[in-house]
Amino acid sequence: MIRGINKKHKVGCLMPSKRINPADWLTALDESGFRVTTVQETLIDIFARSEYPLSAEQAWEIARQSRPKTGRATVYRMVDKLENLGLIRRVHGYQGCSHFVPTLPELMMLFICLSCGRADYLDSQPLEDLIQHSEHTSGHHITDSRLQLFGDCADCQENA
Amino acid sequence: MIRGINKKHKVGCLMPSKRINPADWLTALDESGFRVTTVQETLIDIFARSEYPLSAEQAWEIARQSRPKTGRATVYRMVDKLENLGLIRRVHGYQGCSHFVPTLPELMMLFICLSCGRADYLDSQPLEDLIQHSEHTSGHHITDSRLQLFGDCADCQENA
DNA sequence: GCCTTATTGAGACATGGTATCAATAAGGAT
DNA sequence: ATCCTTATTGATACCATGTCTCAATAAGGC
Repeated sequence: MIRGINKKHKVGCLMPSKRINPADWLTALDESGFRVTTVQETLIDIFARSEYPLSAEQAWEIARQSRPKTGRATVYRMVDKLENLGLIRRVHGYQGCSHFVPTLPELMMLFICLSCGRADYLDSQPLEDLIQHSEHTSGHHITDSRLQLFGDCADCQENA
Repeated sequence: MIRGINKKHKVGCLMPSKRINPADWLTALDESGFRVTTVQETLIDIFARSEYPLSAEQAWEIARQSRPKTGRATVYRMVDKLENLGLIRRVHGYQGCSHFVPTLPELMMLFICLSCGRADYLDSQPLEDLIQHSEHTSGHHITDSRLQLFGDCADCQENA
């Protein structure tokens, strides 16, 4: 379960919802040859608006509030599709590995606050440097990476 | 530096089994107040010797070869215990998130070869630097991290 | 060797995710 | 706008992975 999901916070200042446009996601689906349906709109909206990483199960629960007939399998299929299209990405961590956050256009490092549960996106230049360095010293060819940082976000430190 | 990459060998040069001593693991269990049992010895041996990340299910399968009556739940419990004691760590990645590798005493970065599946341990200084840098620029307090690198290992590149 | 109790094994159970298939609804063609 | 084709959906059965229960076993202190 997501920690802090029921806590009341001043503002969601970590999740970059402003930077995500659901309409762009629909365009992406359309351009990939998929039909644009109402379930998709519903789910895209849910993921794009959420302040917290969401699991498929949680997304289903939320979806049924506005669209009661939504099927469970459909949500799982949709989450899969969104992940494959790179629109959302899996959070590997303390809450298990089945929660997702929207992807930002640029490659970014994920930070998860262990106190309020929210995600933040950090500039990934340091990661790119690290990769290049490790490639050099190890001799391995690095084609992909997965980094997550955990701790107390600036807000939570302040309110502690 | 570990690596232990010996370019003359085609197999088994990545996992640092030499550096892991099953006896130490038993000592760790003992010192944590747990009883030392034969299942534990069996499983510790399996994890310490494996060249590849193993899931609980895989470890169970292997365990039954030498100890047919081994119970499934026992293996899951044991894997849990080993993870909690920090003796093995979870690999988050392409094979799902339920495989484990032995932990090395020092904090190290994991590299997984997408071609042969083996794990390698890289020096983690770059990661520590990255964390410090990100802490500074983000204002978050970072208490834990999770990094994994994927690609083609030196061996596989050579043999391609 | 005895006694206490942590650990085990077997199997029932829970959870998270997938496969099947008839019904529905996108969206191009008319 | 209406029809037609077929991707998508919803319901449900299913599977895989992991957990719980509880009687039987075996560590290890005495």
